[in-house]
Amino acid sequence: MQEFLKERYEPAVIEPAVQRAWRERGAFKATEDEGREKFYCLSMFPYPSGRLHMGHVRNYTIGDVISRYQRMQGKNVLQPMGWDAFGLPAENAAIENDVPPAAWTRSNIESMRGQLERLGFAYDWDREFATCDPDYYRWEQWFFARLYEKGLVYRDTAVVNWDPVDQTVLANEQVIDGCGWRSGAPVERREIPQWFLKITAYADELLEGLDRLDGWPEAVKTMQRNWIGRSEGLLIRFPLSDGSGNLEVYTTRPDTLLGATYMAIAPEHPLAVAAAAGSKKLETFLDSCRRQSTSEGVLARMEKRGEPLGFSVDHPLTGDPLPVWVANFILMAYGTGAVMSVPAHDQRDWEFANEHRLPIRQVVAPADGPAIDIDRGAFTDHGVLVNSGAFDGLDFSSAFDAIATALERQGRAERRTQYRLRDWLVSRQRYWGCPIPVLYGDGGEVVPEADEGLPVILPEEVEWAGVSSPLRSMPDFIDARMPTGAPARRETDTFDTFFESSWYFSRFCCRDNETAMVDERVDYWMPVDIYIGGIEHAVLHLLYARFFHKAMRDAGLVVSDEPFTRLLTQGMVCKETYYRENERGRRQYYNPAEVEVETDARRRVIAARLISDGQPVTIGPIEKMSKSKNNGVDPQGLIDRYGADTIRLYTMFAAPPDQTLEWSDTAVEGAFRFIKSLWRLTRKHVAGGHASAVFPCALPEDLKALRRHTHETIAKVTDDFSRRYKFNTAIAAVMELVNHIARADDTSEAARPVRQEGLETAVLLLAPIVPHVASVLWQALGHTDDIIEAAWPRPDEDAMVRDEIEIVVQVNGKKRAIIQVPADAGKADCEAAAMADDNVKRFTAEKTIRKIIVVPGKLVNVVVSA
RNA sequence: GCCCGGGUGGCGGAAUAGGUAGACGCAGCGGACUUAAAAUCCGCCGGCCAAUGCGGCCGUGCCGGUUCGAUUCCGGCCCCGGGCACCA
Repeated sequence: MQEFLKERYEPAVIEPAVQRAWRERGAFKATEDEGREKFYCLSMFPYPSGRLHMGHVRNYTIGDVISRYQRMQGKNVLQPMGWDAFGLPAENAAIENDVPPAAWTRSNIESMRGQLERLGFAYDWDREFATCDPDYYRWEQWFFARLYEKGLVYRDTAVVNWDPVDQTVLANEQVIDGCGWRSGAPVERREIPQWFLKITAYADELLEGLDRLDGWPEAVKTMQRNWIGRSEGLLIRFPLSDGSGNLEVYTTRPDTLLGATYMAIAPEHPLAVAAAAGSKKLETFLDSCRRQSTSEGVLARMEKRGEPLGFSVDHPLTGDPLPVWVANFILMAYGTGAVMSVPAHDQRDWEFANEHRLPIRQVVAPADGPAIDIDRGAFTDHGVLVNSGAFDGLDFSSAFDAIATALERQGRAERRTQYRLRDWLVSRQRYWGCPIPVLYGDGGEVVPEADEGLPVILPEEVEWAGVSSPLRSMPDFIDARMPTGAPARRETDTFDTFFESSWYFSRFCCRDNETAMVDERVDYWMPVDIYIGGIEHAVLHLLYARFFHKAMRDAGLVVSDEPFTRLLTQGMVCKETYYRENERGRRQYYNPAEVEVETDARRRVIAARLISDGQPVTIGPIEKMSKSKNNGVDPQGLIDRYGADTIRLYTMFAAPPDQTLEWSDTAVEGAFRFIKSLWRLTRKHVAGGHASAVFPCALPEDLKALRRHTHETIAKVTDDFSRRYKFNTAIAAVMELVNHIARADDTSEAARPVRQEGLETAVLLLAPIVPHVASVLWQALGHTDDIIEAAWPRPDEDAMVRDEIEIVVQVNGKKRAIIQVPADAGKADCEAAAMADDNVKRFTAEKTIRKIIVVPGKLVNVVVSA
């Protein structure tokens, strides 16, 4: 490899050569070995969109750095890679370019695999698979049947976005301002039968399990806790005033029951539908609700509207009639689809009541402090009851209890634990997904496909006549037989793609097994030691994967309770957006590469225009790089120009991994310069011939300082890699060391071994980040082994000993001096040295010293008063 | 709207357990080398005052609090980003 140490650093030459050597040796093939400590490092697998984007580069570089570091620590490392290959974009490509989704996807995989290889990631490619491989998805079909047997699968209706023109179901993403993205037609809500997985059966375990996930970021655990949303409340039945039945509501605030002044129910609630039958006005209102979005974010921001239904319920304690309203913001999918409205103590109810002149009745007052003015807004805190008759004076929990007990005695209520979490709707009315293995008999029987019938293979040769799934018009696929031999119709819906991504990490452990979903190898590798991926997956994917893993455990397939021991949520890679708006308000986004910006004298951006036509474009917000905002930066150009190591170094240096990274390609140049200077420095050093070992005792002070710096850098970088996961500061520390070596212009014989040690250290510490150049430099420094087999360096405590340290002296908290004291100086010595400083004397003269705070090794603060 | 996160020089960021704000790098400016360019090397680089190098005042989104001391902790607000169940 030393022949590569030419005068010029040429990544285009050395990187492919180093990669070839790794490939020929099978350097990253992982094998189960009970005698060695394993480390399973996993990055979220990509959707094969066609080209790698910066988010991928960042994600996979982080994973690769951790993998290579753990390998140098002596662990048996598994780092696999695969493809989350089903999904909507392939269908869009099929419609737009007349390419079958399968062919489009597989060709994308080919090119993206090439890009990943070019970046030098240490994957065990023998374990690669795509989720669209029947070898893979057959096992989730098989597992679906197991879940069905256990009663964890059921069929129910659910609302979808229906495009009346294209006659197809739309994803939320395909609904723009309430209209279909292709047809432009107003989207309708439509209820259709669909398949669900009972994730709510695991709600408690999913919630409690979070307490033991010490390696997960608090933010993610909090988001999951809130998403699961366990609450203790009361299910109350309000009798309809006409005696025809009850209206059921769930509340977490039974203490406010006496403040309920009206009821609100969802537009799909059977009582609302029934009431509308005789009323044109209600009919129109429900109709307008049918054109509402299915997305919660959209619903929560829309105008709150409602109509009285013309009937009432009786208050279970006072007997007062409470009018029942239908409101567009009540969701049928939450609880019972009905709420008791307490405008005095719920802000949304308060606003609704004011809008519609409904009574507001305060029943809770602050326990202490001033009275509140209910005309200015709802009082939503817990407090003591007022205006509640026998319950007056009770605090939240006593009132909860007393009111619950009173209603329970009447048989009007039950205490209930409820979750915000809803069951997982896994049906998708799409073609490019895993077929749901279910058969429908002529007599209405519904059965899962028998194991012998698996896999139910998705036909890959398809004609795209319209925009809806071609499976619906394929008799060869649809026509089937029940296990009894009777004719049957096959389900044409496919699984949500989160289904595939919920267990792929287990399959990586044993992907060649043709007779079982997983085998004993899964228990060697699992759980994943560190899982790296975007923060945008904090809830959905990571919650589904946890659920699926527990379901697999309960089916006896795996032993671990949780799939991911440690989670590193990578921040998004963001970039400014540029767009123009057409007459219809539709935005056309332009890639930043097609745009040039104008800056003022202070280099602030003031305007932007499209290069092709010179006309201005609107500068949008800085957002996550995405296809829809067309603000992606193609990494390929940078790889071609600077090589993989520079891109890897830059992405790791630009920000800590969990922080948003605002991409700027000018700074890449600096990373390239650093590698070049390390290259030159090593060449210059190596030209002087072989270096002998370091003799620590005989060193002059400046060389001792360089050695100390070398070992302090080892300690710092090791801590950054293993505990802090902060690669940017690790790189900065190595840069400082390299700068120190370069500036220590000592040509003496004693300096050579110290410099050798410093350079070897820098190269070893950088090896996980810039493995190609590190590999070449390592051999140039006289090693015959490959650096990927080298051991991570250990700091030498003796080399790090300091005789003197700097401490700060403050007067009244303001820095007034920096002084040198012996490393072992006691409080009194520090104090004396501080008071002897001229500037400190200046600020303490003629003042009264009230106290002196000494933090050993850090600072002295002299507190004085005039 | 709800849940989560973030806000520090012209820019990316550092300050790890409440103890020197601005490490490291980018951009910029000045200089060296060169016929020239590139590359490389050296110096400066938050604002203001002082200008003889010492040094001083202000400064971490805004307002307030706790503390000898707050970018860090607490309360309130503003702005930006992510998620909200059919994008992945």
